[in-house]
Amino acid sequence: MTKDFYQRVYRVVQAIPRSRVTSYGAIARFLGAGRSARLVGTALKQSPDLLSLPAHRVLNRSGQLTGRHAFHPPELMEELLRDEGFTIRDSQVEEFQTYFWDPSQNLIPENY
DNA sequence: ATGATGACTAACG
DNA sequence: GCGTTAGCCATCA
Repeated sequence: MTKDFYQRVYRVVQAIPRSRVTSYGAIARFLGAGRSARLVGTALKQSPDLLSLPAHRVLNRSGQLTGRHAFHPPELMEELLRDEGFTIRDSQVEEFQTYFWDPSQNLIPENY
């Protein structure tokens, strides 16, 4: 029954609503791998089809666009977020906490 | 096999 | 908030 971790990450990312953002750590905790935030980033980087996921909505714990280098061009991540209404300054989403979406408080664990 | 690396984070001072 | 340190673990060289 244990689904592949990467696939589970992709499913959670797909569930992030438009104009909301979350963090690597929040996803890891939701999946029961609280100390493996790095693995969430690795999973996204390994994604066979990055653009089919709202991967740009996953930021680090302080709202920084640490994954921008995996986009082509790197500025694309920022563009996608601006398109959703976010204001970005110094590679960081402003009011990160305001738009933070926690999988643990919005998704049902059994389904992921 | 082995050691380094990295879309990370929590703890401590 | 900042700098440092220490866990983390699949992937990469």
